[in-house]
Amino acid sequence: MDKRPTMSDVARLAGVHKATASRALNPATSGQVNPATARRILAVAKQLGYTPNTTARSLRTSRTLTVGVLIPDLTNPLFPPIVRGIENVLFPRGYTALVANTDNDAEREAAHFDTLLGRQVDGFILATGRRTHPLVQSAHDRGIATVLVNRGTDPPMFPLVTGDDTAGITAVVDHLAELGHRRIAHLAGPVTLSTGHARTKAYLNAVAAHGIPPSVVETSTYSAPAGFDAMRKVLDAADPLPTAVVAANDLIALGALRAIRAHGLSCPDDISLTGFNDMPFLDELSPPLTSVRVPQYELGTESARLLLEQMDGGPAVAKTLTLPVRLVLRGSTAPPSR
Amino acid sequence: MDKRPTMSDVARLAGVHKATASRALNPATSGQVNPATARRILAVAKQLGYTPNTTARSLRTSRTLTVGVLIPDLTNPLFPPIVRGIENVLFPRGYTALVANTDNDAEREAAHFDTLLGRQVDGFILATGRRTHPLVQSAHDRGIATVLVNRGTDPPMFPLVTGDDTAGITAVVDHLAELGHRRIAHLAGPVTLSTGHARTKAYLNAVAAHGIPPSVVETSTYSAPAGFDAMRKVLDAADPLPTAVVAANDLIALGALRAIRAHGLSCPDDISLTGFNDMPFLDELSPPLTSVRVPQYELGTESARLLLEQMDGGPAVAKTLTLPVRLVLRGSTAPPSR
DNA sequence: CTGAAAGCGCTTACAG
DNA sequence: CTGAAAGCGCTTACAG
Repeated sequence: MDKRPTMSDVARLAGVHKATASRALNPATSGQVNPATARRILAVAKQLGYTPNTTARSLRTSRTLTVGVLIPDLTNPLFPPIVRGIENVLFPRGYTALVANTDNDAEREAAHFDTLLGRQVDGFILATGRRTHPLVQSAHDRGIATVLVNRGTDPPMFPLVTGDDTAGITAVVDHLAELGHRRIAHLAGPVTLSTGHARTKAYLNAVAAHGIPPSVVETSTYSAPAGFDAMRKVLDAADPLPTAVVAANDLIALGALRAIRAHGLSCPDDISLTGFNDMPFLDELSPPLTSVRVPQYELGTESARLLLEQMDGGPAVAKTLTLPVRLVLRGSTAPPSR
Repeated sequence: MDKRPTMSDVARLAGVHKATASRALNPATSGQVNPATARRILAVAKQLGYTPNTTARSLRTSRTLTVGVLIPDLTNPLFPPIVRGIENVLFPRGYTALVANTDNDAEREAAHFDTLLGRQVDGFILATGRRTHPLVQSAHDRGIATVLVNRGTDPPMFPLVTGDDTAGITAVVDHLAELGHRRIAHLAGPVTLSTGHARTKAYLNAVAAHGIPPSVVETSTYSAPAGFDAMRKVLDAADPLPTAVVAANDLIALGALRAIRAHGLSCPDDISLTGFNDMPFLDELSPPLTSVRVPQYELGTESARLLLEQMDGGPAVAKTLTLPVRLVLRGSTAPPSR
């Protein structure tokens, strides 16, 4: 394990001062250097296998070209495409994304946040928003460039990039009403999350518009087990049973599907079911799940773009960028049989 | 955006030299400091909201406490649990994982590798192995602590943590043979990957042991579209058709399932089908897919542990840690009808 | 166009 | 137990 060559090594071998080597090696300043000298320096650098030490540069410039990305749960298929979108915009600009999983745990999240602060990240992209969120407040107090993706805070403090929750849920309810459903229940996401809140509100407005009585069961997390539990509550309590169920996301819908089967009922014959996000392979389910396609990758790219604006010195306006969603009809929704 | 407080600020306010502040703030050296003084320094640090600048520390200690993690495709459900396993072992030890997506693209991968080298990572965990892999060679030449996960190189140069490909495929073929299948095809993963290679070899040995003639179609990538194409080739060429198909992973199996349907056939009535990895929600497919469960999370934790050993000064022995797998029987496999 | 110098924020051997 | 000093590998205003 040889010691890695430094800029001084390159300079010495090229017979120049390290300041000159620095200028030659940095594309932004290489114009200041005599072309022949620059070429010689580049050649030596290549020969030595020199890579600039980003750590030293960061210390000097007080910019690390890193961005902290906090994700609640990477195994939720919603998030990997967002991460890729973020990375694909950030990387060509020289930034490295420091992705951390919080497991939906406030303590882990705070620990990661502090670590990333210590690592002097130039900005944050937070997918872990809760409507009231101490970390977002903290980032705001410190004046750190930040963008929220998917989940926002109330009141908004930073730019937010999100799918159109309201339009998506409204389209779902309209579709079910059109099929003839008059008893439509909602398995809500956690109301502590802006998405859970927004989708519930949209559901309430949409059923009201159709003169349908509301029926909401809140889940504890966006997960299949939570969906299973919530659906069981619906099946145990409701009389008569709903003929359609609007789940706040696909994972909840998958859990609900299991509960419906466990209860001896079938989808869509007894109960129509819808999800949200349109995660991969819903097509292959039995039945294929009607869902709302959210442009996940674009959620990532747009949030990265907004963060770049801020890191380039733009103001942190708490604007909301809402991306369009699309209802994807599949076999899990059908006219009611009762 | 106030300037963040430095150790000198803390020292000044506490009335000590910054060296003393440094000792007090570092748990490993705080024993060298008068307890009362240390307490005062800690209090000032807290009051100022001081967080040590990891960048500066790294420059001084020439350890960044970062690990580069190269993942071929984060949207392949195999990888997120691995990443979480890695993170959950590394984070408590003070390490931050720098996760990068390579999109199965050698150029992107090299670019990320160089960036991570520039960021002075203390080690690498590579899930992007190909059997011959310039980056792995490069890491080896530079003497950088490295562990391969899931995919190895030939010859081995670093520790590898992998699921038991051979046992998994053998169990699959044995199961199909037991059901009475005598025409069993294999949709192989890319042979440039150790997993594709190992699974194909296991398939060939297993069918030979049952006196079944081999039939292999190689896919270009571990993806559903590639599985679709490969299965189409089988359906177009083979006469008679196989009664069972062993796919090299779940995504390939999903693609194959689509091709089988598109061809007017049904699974498992006409063709039994198996996957590998046991990604989430295979239970909910129609039919539920028989697969081989790989302990993905443990693949991550074990590889992180092996990396920590190396970074703590242990040798980079090219040992292979093989984790046990388990055949999970579901509805996609049944006795042959013909 | 190039060099000499200062300094980013830490840590750590060396004195005392 | 504490301080003074050097130095990690860069960048950049300042001279020339």
